[in-house]
Amino acid sequence: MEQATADRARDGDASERSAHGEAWSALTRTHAAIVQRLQEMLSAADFPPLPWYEVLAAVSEAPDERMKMGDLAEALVITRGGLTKLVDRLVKAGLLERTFCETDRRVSYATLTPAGRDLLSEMRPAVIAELEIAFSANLSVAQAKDLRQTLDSVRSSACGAG
Amino acid sequence: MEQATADRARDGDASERSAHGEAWSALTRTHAAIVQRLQEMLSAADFPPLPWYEVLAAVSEAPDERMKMGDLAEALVITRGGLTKLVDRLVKAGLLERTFCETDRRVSYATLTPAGRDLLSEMRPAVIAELEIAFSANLSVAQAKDLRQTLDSVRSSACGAG
DNA sequence: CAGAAACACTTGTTAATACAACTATTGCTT
DNA sequence: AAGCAATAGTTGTATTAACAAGTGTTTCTG
Repeated sequence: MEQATADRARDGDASERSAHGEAWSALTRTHAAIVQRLQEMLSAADFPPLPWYEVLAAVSEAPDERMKMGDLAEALVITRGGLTKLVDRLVKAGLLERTFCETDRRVSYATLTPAGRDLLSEMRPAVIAELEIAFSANLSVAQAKDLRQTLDSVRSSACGAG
Repeated sequence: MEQATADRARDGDASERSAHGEAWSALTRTHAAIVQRLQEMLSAADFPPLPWYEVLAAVSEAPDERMKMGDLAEALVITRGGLTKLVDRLVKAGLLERTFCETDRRVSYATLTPAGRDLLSEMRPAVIAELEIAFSANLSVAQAKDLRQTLDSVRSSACGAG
């Protein structure tokens, strides 16, 4: 399947490159542009960096505002080792605390502290506003939902078996 | 402007969270999933890491297979300082060489070497195949073009003025 | 109920990245 | 033309992340 496009894509023909390659290129650039925009906004507002927000947001949406380290690493798509040190920094800042599981002493939870909850409630509107600006300028709600669905279907095939 | 959507987004209503927030979440996760997949493939095939491919691919598409450092940094959405050291590594590996501009002695070009061109021609099919797998499984060519168009419109509003 | 295998997380080392200061060249202003 | 701001790239420092090995816990197996 897609033999024709694959053949056409093999040589460096930039004029009619594979539609999927074009989509990937647009995906990376758009992602980078929005990340950059968010980081600039957070830095200008004297907020912690974007990864901190992502951690806080993920934990806050979990039951009891706590999340297993492994699940959190998977949700953020980063390594476990990286998450350990990222959470270390958030704990040192008083935004998270580590709690432990009674039934399985291997697991540790990253749990939101009141300070973390407060900070998140300050950051969230700023982040959401920035996203609304970036998205809603050229995208209707229906288009955004369609985009989300399309991306999720791509992710499912990228994550699972090839 | 955008008062209604901003108001709706301000409180952290998770049940009917902003469609744009959902789209952003899907965008980050899909991007991360595909990057991870590509990196695993490259590592397994004993190829250089993904940033090297992105540099080679960008330079190869430029006229005369060379690109100004500043333009290259902008295309890859990384800092100038970071690009300097990234190109250093590629030069040391013999894949790029630095050439200079006659008319403006400030600018330096990253120029593809024959070895870089050869390596790129080996890597490109592998990367494209991986992308085809990830995308074409659940996406028609028409859908991919639509996705690209949607992402580009988002990027234009994210990059330009808010 | 030992002992090995699997699991969840942490730590230690190494490489990559960002950020800010620096050098060199060009263009603008008067 | 002299001086100053702007531009293009590099370098130096410190933060961040990745990869692999290590620790403690649980589960499976004979």
